[in-house]
Amino acid sequence: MGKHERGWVEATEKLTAQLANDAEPDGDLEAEGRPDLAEALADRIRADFPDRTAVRHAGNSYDSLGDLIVESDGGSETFLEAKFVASGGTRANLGQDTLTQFELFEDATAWSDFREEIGFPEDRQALLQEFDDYPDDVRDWSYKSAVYDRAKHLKNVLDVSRGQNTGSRADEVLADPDATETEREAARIVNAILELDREEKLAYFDHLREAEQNPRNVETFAHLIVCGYHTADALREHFDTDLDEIKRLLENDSYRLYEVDKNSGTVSVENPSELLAGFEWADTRVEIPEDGTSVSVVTGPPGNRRRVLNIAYNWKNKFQGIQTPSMNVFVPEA
DNA sequence: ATAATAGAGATAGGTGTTCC
DNA sequence: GGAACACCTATCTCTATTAT
Repeated sequence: MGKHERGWVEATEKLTAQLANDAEPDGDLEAEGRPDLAEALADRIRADFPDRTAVRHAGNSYDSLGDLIVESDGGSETFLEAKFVASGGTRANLGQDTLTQFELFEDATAWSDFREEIGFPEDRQALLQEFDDYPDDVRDWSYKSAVYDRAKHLKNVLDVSRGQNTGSRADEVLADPDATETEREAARIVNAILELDREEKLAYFDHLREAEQNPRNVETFAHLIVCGYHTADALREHFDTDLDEIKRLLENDSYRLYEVDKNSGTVSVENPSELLAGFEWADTRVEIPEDGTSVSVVTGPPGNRRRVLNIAYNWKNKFQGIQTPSMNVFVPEA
């Protein structure tokens, strides 16, 4: 979540606490936040915690897990992570080098560095240069965007429609007897880059497979993702110190994920400990397939191995191998 | 059909560069 | 030396494709 979003989110969280406490809402917070969402969330918290004695804002997220803390009779506390979402799905989109940055692998090369080392950019450029009919305004090779401009043009030649898989479209063109030679050339180059990218990913996975893993970091990463920390910033805030605390909260059943739909105000609740029910946290590691472009975090002894996360290596924008390398993280449904 | 996953588009905000 | 601009990355969001 960008910085300019954090303001209204935090204001809405604080407002939620005030409303749930039946306190007079602060006017500044009402102006800065989304009172409608705060109202919806506060209503749900009141209903879910009839025995509450107070709800407080967790304050500085460096100090505490969760955004809101519900206090109940006897001093017990439930930590709520509140997320304001525009559409469903507990999915994280992370930077391309996240797994090495957070040292799930030790002494492994980052994906971005690995591509440089094996000469991926040069191979890709050579393929793009096989097409010699680019418009005059494509930028020269001193710019990274030189690649984007040319890839974009190839997609234009192929007439790829919005959202359409570029590789499928290239195959259509090659199968079309009426396609021009220019179109065929564009399709061949696109397919060659897609293949190059796949090879590059498989080679990187070979590299990762050789690397030592840090089981505690793998476990921390998995827990943070499942508990709703989905941005690099959020992961960083909690990575070093909070695994034991998270596990304790999950064991005590005192952690919840509240999702508020920004459009409808609908609130849904997830209990991460249910999602992880029956998991034995032993031999936690990243499993890397021989073919395929995503890895999994698995845990548990043989006979009770469970998949905690799926992590796909992919590129957004244009097509695979061109722009915005990234990692999509999925929490498989329990 | 529906769920899961892969692929794609948009954009905020940071950083570097240019120009006055 | 700072405004204006160009560029880039990370991430939010959405859609198409594939698996069940």
